[in-house]
Amino acid sequence: MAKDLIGKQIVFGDRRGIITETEAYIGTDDPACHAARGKTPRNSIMFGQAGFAYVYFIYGMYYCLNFITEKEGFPAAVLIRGVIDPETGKHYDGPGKLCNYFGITKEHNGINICNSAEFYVDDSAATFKIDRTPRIGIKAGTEKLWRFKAVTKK
DNA sequence: ACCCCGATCGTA
DNA sequence: ACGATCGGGGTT
Repeated sequence: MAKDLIGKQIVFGDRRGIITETEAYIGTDDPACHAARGKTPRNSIMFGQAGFAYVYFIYGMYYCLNFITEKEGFPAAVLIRGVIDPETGKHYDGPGKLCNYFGITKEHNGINICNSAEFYVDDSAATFKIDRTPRIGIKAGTEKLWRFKAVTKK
């Protein structure tokens, strides 16, 4: 799912962003996953249905946007790490920066992006060559190649 | 109630 | 390489 989201377009109000970079966080056995130590108020959305937004506050000043994947009860999410504004071609690289661009905050945690007219992922997709590397900004779980990044247009 | 630290980012 | 900045969550 993390790989499939590359090239798709996030629509949030009047802003759009082509997804260029993602990371996967999968289940309670993934030490880098917020759900690794069980369900808490913060990560509870990860334990619900796929297709919901998981937004959390980090480092005292940033928000990060994820989309929930997998079946209900199995916590997994895709972190969105980079987008391009299709209007201007401007890159927003980094999960905190792209949330600032969209205006995404903790208020948007738990939104069902499958039935919202304001916040959804457009299925039309640009095709990219995709680099696969270890996830960054984490201390455990770096052996998995769960970071996906668009490199050049095919 | 306390304390450590984080799926970050800008500046040096 | 490091500081800013603060809520979450594990521990007491």
